[in-house]
Amino acid sequence: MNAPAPMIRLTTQRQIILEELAKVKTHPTASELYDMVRKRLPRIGLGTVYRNLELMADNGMILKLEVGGTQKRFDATTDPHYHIRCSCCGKVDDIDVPVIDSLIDAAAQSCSYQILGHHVEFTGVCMECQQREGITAIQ
Amino acid sequence: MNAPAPMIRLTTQRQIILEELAKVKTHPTASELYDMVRKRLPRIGLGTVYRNLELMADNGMILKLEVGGTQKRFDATTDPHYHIRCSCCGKVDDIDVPVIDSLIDAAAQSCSYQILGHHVEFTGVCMECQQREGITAIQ
DNA sequence: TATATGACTGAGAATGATTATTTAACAGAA
DNA sequence: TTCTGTTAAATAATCATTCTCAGTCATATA
Repeated sequence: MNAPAPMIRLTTQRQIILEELAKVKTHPTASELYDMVRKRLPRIGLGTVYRNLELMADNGMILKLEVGGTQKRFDATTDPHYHIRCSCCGKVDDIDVPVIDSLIDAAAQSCSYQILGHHVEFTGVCMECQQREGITAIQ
Repeated sequence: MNAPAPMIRLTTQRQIILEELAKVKTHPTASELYDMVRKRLPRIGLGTVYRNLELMADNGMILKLEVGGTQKRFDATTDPHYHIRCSCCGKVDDIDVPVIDSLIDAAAQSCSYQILGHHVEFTGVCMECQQREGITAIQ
Protein backbone atom coordinates (compact mmCIF):
# COMPACT_ATOMS: atom_id res chain seq x y z
CA MET A 1 0.00 0.00 0.00
CA ASN A 2 2.67 2.50 0.97
CA ALA A 3 5.32 3.20 -1.63
CA PRO A 4 7.99 0.49 -1.59
CA ALA A 5 10.87 2.64 -0.38
CA PRO A 6 12.86 3.84 -3.39
CA MET A 7 16.51 3.51 -2.44
CA ILE A 8 18.24 6.83 -1.82
CA ARG A 9 21.85 7.85 -2.05
CA LEU A 10 23.58 8.60 1.23
CA THR A 11 24.99 12.05 0.59
CA THR A 12 27.23 13.85 3.05
CA GLN A 13 24.30 15.96 4.22
CA ARG A 14 22.07 12.94 4.77
CA GLN A 15 24.78 11.03 6.56
CA ILE A 16 25.48 13.87 8.96
CA ILE A 17 21.80 14.52 9.62
CA LEU A 18 21.41 10.85 10.42
CA GLU A 19 24.48 10.79 12.67
CA GLU A 20 23.39 13.85 14.62
CA LEU A 21 19.90 12.45 15.05
CA ALA A 22 21.24 9.09 16.25
CA LYS A 23 23.55 10.87 18.67
CA VAL A 24 20.78 12.19 20.91
CA LYS A 25 18.14 10.48 23.00
CA THR A 26 15.77 13.42 22.68
CA HIS A 27 13.56 13.76 19.64
CA PRO A 28 14.67 16.95 18.00
CA THR A 29 12.56 19.13 15.74
CA ALA A 30 13.79 19.94 12.25
CA SER A 31 15.21 23.28 13.34
CA GLU A 32 16.93 21.86 16.40
CA LEU A 33 18.53 19.33 14.10
CA TYR A 34 19.42 22.14 11.71
CA ASP A 35 21.35 23.84 14.51
CA MET A 36 23.12 20.61 15.40
CA VAL A 37 24.06 19.80 11.83
CA ARG A 38 25.24 23.33 11.10
CA LYS A 39 28.10 22.90 13.54
CA ARG A 40 29.55 20.36 11.14
CA LEU A 41 28.15 21.72 7.85
CA PRO A 42 27.81 25.45 8.35
CA ARG A 43 26.48 26.08 4.85
CA ILE A 44 23.66 23.54 4.87
CA GLY A 45 20.20 24.95 4.19
CA LEU A 46 17.16 24.52 6.41
CA GLY A 47 15.25 23.26 3.39
CA THR A 48 17.78 20.50 2.91
CA VAL A 49 17.26 19.34 6.48
CA TYR A 50 13.49 19.28 6.05
CA ARG A 51 13.70 17.62 2.65
CA ASN A 52 16.01 14.87 3.81
CA LEU A 53 14.23 14.17 7.09
CA GLU A 54 11.05 13.68 5.09
CA LEU A 55 12.85 11.47 2.59
CA MET A 56 14.50 9.33 5.25
CA ALA A 57 11.22 8.95 7.09
CA ASP A 58 9.53 7.77 3.89
CA ASN A 59 12.35 5.30 3.54
CA GLY A 60 11.87 3.92 7.02
CA MET A 61 15.38 4.97 8.03
CA ILE A 62 14.02 7.22 10.76
CA LEU A 63 10.70 7.88 12.44
CA LYS A 64 8.66 11.05 12.01
CA LEU A 65 6.71 11.74 15.20
CA GLU A 66 3.49 13.56 14.51
CA VAL A 67 2.72 14.18 18.13
CA GLY A 68 1.02 17.09 19.80
CA GLY A 69 2.72 20.47 19.91
CA THR A 70 3.46 22.73 17.00
CA GLN A 71 6.46 21.03 15.45
CA LYS A 72 7.14 17.59 14.08
CA ARG A 73 9.89 15.63 15.78
CA PHE A 74 12.25 12.95 14.54
CA ASP A 75 13.59 9.75 16.03
CA ALA A 76 16.48 7.56 14.88
CA THR A 77 15.06 4.56 16.73
CA THR A 78 12.62 2.93 14.35
CA ASP A 79 11.29 0.03 16.38
CA PRO A 80 7.85 0.59 17.89
CA HIS A 81 7.72 2.41 21.19
CA TYR A 82 5.61 5.06 22.87
CA HIS A 83 6.36 8.64 23.87
CA ILE A 84 5.62 11.13 26.59
CA ARG A 85 5.45 14.86 26.01
CA CYS A 86 5.93 17.50 28.66
CA SER A 87 2.93 19.78 28.48
CA CYS A 88 5.06 22.47 30.06
CA CYS A 89 8.22 22.65 27.94
CA GLY A 90 7.17 20.49 24.99
CA LYS A 91 10.05 18.03 25.37
CA VAL A 92 9.37 14.50 24.12
CA ASP A 93 10.92 11.38 25.71
CA ASP A 94 10.67 7.69 25.02
CA ILE A 95 8.63 5.82 27.57
CA ASP A 96 9.19 2.20 28.48
CA VAL A 97 5.61 0.97 28.42
CA PRO A 98 5.12 -2.29 26.50
CA VAL A 99 3.62 -1.85 23.05
CA ILE A 100 0.13 -3.30 22.83
CA ASP A 101 -0.09 -5.03 19.47
CA SER A 102 -3.62 -6.20 20.09
CA LEU A 103 -4.86 -2.62 19.79
CA ILE A 104 -4.53 -2.94 16.04
CA ASP A 105 -6.92 -5.90 15.97
CA ALA A 106 -9.37 -4.17 18.24
CA ALA A 107 -9.31 -1.14 15.98
CA ALA A 108 -9.72 -3.22 12.83
CA GLN A 109 -12.86 -4.78 14.24
CA SER A 110 -14.49 -1.57 15.31
CA CYS A 111 -14.22 0.52 12.16
CA SER A 112 -14.03 0.32 8.40
CA TYR A 113 -10.59 1.90 8.08
CA GLN A 114 -7.75 -0.19 6.83
CA ILE A 115 -5.50 0.08 9.90
CA LEU A 116 -1.87 0.98 9.33
CA GLY A 117 -0.58 1.54 12.83
CA HIS A 118 -1.08 3.20 16.15
CA HIS A 119 0.75 5.38 18.60
CA VAL A 120 0.29 6.15 22.26
CA GLU A 121 1.28 9.55 23.51
CA PHE A 122 1.31 10.35 27.19
CA THR A 123 1.28 13.90 28.46
CA GLY A 124 2.79 14.95 31.74
CA VAL A 125 5.21 17.29 33.43
CA CYS A 126 8.90 16.42 33.24
CA MET A 127 11.19 16.45 36.28
CA GLU A 128 12.82 19.74 35.34
CA CYS A 129 9.49 21.50 34.96
CA GLN A 130 8.21 19.99 38.22
CA GLN A 131 11.22 21.45 40.01
CA ARG A 132 10.94 24.78 38.31
CA GLU A 133 7.25 24.88 39.26
CA GLY A 134 8.16 24.04 42.82
CA ILE A 135 10.50 27.02 42.98
CA THR A 136 8.28 29.63 41.41
CA ALA A 137 5.18 28.00 42.84
CA ILE A 138 3.01 27.77 39.92
CA GLN A 139 1.20 28.25 36.95
CA MET B 1 -2.20 21.77 38.88
CA ASN B 2 -3.95 23.09 35.80
CA ALA B 3 -5.74 26.38 36.22
CA PRO B 4 -9.13 25.87 37.86
CA ALA B 5 -11.22 26.92 34.86
CA PRO B 6 -12.04 30.62 35.13
CA MET B 7 -15.71 30.86 34.23
CA ILE B 8 -16.38 32.53 30.89
CA ARG B 9 -19.39 34.32 29.55
CA LEU B 10 -21.35 32.54 26.84
CA THR B 11 -21.48 35.18 24.13
CA THR B 12 -23.41 34.72 20.92
CA GLN B 13 -20.21 33.87 19.06
CA ARG B 14 -19.15 31.28 21.62
CA GLN B 15 -22.59 29.71 21.72
CA ILE B 16 -22.75 29.33 17.97
CA ILE B 17 -19.22 27.96 17.71
CA LEU B 18 -20.16 25.42 20.37
CA GLU B 19 -23.42 24.50 18.65
CA GLU B 20 -21.79 24.04 15.27
CA LEU B 21 -19.05 21.92 16.81
CA ALA B 22 -21.57 19.73 18.64
CA LYS B 23 -23.58 19.34 15.48
CA VAL B 24 -20.97 17.26 13.64
CA LYS B 25 -19.41 13.90 14.36
CA THR B 26 -16.20 14.82 12.56
CA HIS B 27 -13.51 16.78 14.33
CA PRO B 28 -13.24 20.01 12.43
CA THR B 29 -10.19 22.23 12.25
CA ALA B 30 -10.48 25.86 13.27
CA SER B 31 -10.92 27.00 9.71
CA GLU B 32 -13.50 24.36 8.88
CA LEU B 33 -15.41 25.55 11.92
CA TYR B 34 -14.93 29.12 10.76
CA ASP B 35 -16.70 28.25 7.50
CA MET B 36 -19.53 26.52 9.35
CA VAL B 37 -20.04 29.37 11.79
CA ARG B 38 -19.90 32.02 9.09
CA LYS B 39 -23.13 30.70 7.61
CA ARG B 40 -24.86 31.92 10.73
CA LEU B 41 -22.59 34.80 11.67
CA PRO B 42 -21.19 36.11 8.39
CA ARG B 43 -19.18 38.85 10.05
CA ILE B 44 -17.31 36.71 12.58
CA GLY B 45 -13.50 36.83 12.36
CA LEU B 46 -11.19 33.84 12.05
CA GLY B 47 -9.29 35.13 15.06
CA THR B 48 -12.43 35.03 17.14
CA VAL B 49 -12.92 31.37 16.27
CA TYR B 50 -9.34 30.54 17.24
CA ARG B 51 -9.47 32.58 20.44
CA ASN B 52 -12.73 31.06 21.62
CA LEU B 53 -11.86 27.48 20.74
CA GLU B 54 -8.69 27.88 22.78
CA LEU B 55 -10.64 29.45 25.63
CA MET B 56 -13.32 26.78 25.67
CA ALA B 57 -10.70 24.04 25.55
CA ASP B 58 -8.94 25.57 28.56
CA ASN B 59 -12.30 25.56 30.28
CA GLY B 60 -12.89 21.89 29.61
CA MET B 61 -16.00 22.68 27.58
CA ILE B 62 -14.52 21.09 24.48
CA LEU B 63 -11.50 18.97 23.61
CA LYS B 64 -8.52 20.17 21.63
CA LEU B 65 -7.04 17.26 19.68
CA GLU B 66 -3.33 17.66 19.14
CA VAL B 67 -3.06 14.74 16.81
CA GLY B 68 -0.81 14.25 13.83
CA GLY B 69 -1.30 16.30 10.73
CA THR B 70 -0.76 20.00 10.35
CA GLN B 71 -3.85 21.42 12.00
CA LYS B 72 -5.36 21.13 15.43
CA ARG B 73 -8.84 19.68 15.60
CA PHE B 74 -11.68 20.16 18.03
CA ASP B 75 -14.20 17.83 19.60
CA ALA B 76 -17.39 18.63 21.50
CA THR B 77 -17.35 15.21 23.18
CA THR B 78 -15.19 15.58 26.25
CA ASP B 79 -15.24 12.11 27.72
CA PRO B 80 -12.15 10.01 27.04
CA HIS B 81 -12.02 8.16 23.74
CA TYR B 82 -9.50 7.38 21.04
CA HIS B 83 -9.20 8.55 17.45
CA ILE B 84 -8.20 7.31 14.05
CA ARG B 85 -6.74 9.52 11.37
CA CYS B 86 -6.78 8.80 7.67
CA SER B 87 -3.20 9.06 6.45
CA CYS B 88 -4.58 9.79 3.02
CA CYS B 89 -7.07 12.63 3.47
CA GLY B 90 -6.32 13.65 7.07
CA LYS B 91 -9.85 13.08 8.33
CA VAL B 92 -10.16 12.17 12.02
CA ASP B 93 -12.88 9.88 13.40
CA ASP B 94 -13.72 8.57 16.84
CA ILE B 95 -12.88 4.92 17.28
CA ASP B 96 -14.75 2.61 19.60
CA VAL B 97 -11.82 0.88 21.29
CA PRO B 98 -12.08 0.72 25.09
CA VAL B 99 -9.94 3.25 26.90
CA ILE B 100 -7.12 1.59 28.82
CA ASP B 101 -6.88 3.40 32.14
CA SER B 102 -4.08 1.18 33.38
CA LEU B 103 -1.73 2.74 30.86
CA ILE B 104 -1.46 5.73 33.14
CA ASP B 105 -0.19 3.59 35.99
CA ALA B 106 2.25 1.77 33.76
CA ALA B 107 3.57 5.12 32.57
CA ALA B 108 3.84 6.51 36.08
CA GLN B 109 6.00 3.59 37.12
CA SER B 110 8.37 3.76 34.21
CA CYS B 111 9.36 7.41 34.23
CA SER B 112 9.79 10.44 36.42
CA TYR B 113 7.17 12.57 34.72
CA GLN B 114 4.06 13.49 36.60
CA ILE B 115 1.53 11.87 34.27
CA LEU B 116 -1.46 13.95 33.22
CA GLY B 117 -3.10 11.78 30.59
CA HIS B 118 -2.69 9.75 27.47
CA HIS B 119 -4.11 9.43 24.02
CA VAL B 120 -4.11 6.67 21.44
CA GLU B 121 -4.15 7.63 17.82
CA PHE B 122 -4.55 5.03 15.11
CA THR B 123 -3.60 5.71 11.53
CA GLY B 124 -5.25 4.05 8.58
CA VAL B 125 -7.02 4.61 5.32
CA CYS B 126 -10.69 5.52 5.45
CA MET B 127 -13.32 3.80 3.34
CA GLU B 128 -13.62 6.69 0.89
CA CYS B 129 -9.87 6.78 0.28
CA GLN B 130 -9.72 2.99 -0.08
CA GLN B 131 -12.36 3.20 -2.79
CA ARG B 132 -10.72 6.13 -4.51
CA GLU B 133 -7.40 4.23 -4.47
CA GLY B 134 -9.13 1.20 -5.91
CA ILE B 135 -10.41 3.21 -8.82
CA THR B 136 -7.27 5.09 -9.70
CA ALA B 137 -5.08 2.20 -8.65
CA ILE B 138 -2.54 4.28 -7.39
CA GLN B 139 -0.42 6.68 -5.79
C1' DT C 1 38.88 12.51 -20.73
C1' DA C 2 34.70 15.15 -22.25
C1' DT C 3 29.95 15.29 -21.92
C1' DA C 4 25.22 14.30 -20.93
C1' DT C 5 21.77 13.22 -17.45
C1' DG C 6 19.48 13.35 -13.44
C1' DA C 7 19.73 13.73 -8.44
C1' DC C 8 20.81 17.00 -4.97
C1' DT C 9 21.85 21.39 -2.68
C1' DG C 10 21.48 26.24 -0.85
C1' DA C 11 19.06 30.40 -0.88
C1' DG C 12 15.25 32.53 -0.47
C1' DA C 13 10.36 33.22 -1.67
C1' DA C 14 5.80 31.52 -0.78
C1' DT C 15 2.24 29.33 1.85
C1' DG C 16 -0.71 28.08 5.58
C1' DA C 17 -1.85 27.89 10.34
C1' DT C 18 -1.85 30.31 14.34
C1' DT C 19 -1.10 34.18 17.53
C1' DA C 20 -0.66 39.03 18.72
C1' DT C 21 -2.05 43.77 18.35
C1' DT C 22 -5.07 47.47 17.84
C1' DT C 23 -9.21 49.77 18.07
C1' DA C 24 -13.99 49.84 18.81
C1' DA C 25 -18.30 47.99 20.75
C1' DC C 26 -20.50 46.22 24.68
C1' DA C 27 -22.00 44.54 29.53
C1' DG C 28 -22.38 45.28 34.10
C1' DA C 29 -21.12 47.92 38.35
C1' DA C 30 -20.80 52.35 40.68
C1' DT D 1 -24.71 58.17 32.86
C1' DT D 2 -19.83 57.08 33.45
C1' DC D 3 -16.29 53.91 34.39
C1' DT D 4 -14.00 49.51 33.86
C1' DG D 5 -13.07 45.34 32.11
C1' DT D 6 -14.40 41.86 28.50
C1' DT D 7 -14.98 40.76 23.87
C1' DA D 8 -15.05 41.38 18.94
C1' DA D 9 -13.32 42.38 14.21
C1' DA D 10 -9.67 43.51 11.35
C1' DT D 11 -5.33 43.06 10.31
C1' DA D 12 -0.43 42.53 11.04
C1' DA D 13 3.03 39.48 12.60
C1' DT D 14 5.11 35.06 13.45
C1' DC D 15 6.33 30.45 12.96
C1' DA D 16 6.86 26.02 10.75
C1' DT D 17 7.04 24.05 6.58
C1' DT D 18 7.12 23.59 1.60
C1' DC D 19 8.23 25.16 -2.91
C1' DT D 20 11.04 27.04 -6.66
C1' DC D 21 14.97 27.63 -9.09
C1' DA D 22 19.57 28.08 -10.52
C1' DG D 23 23.70 26.08 -9.81
C1' DT D 24 26.51 21.78 -8.36
C1' DC D 25 27.75 17.12 -8.07
C1' DA D 26 27.83 12.02 -9.09
C1' DT D 27 27.61 8.69 -12.25
C1' DA D 28 27.47 6.62 -16.64
C1' DT D 29 28.60 6.50 -21.14
C1' DA D 30 30.63 7.82 -25.46
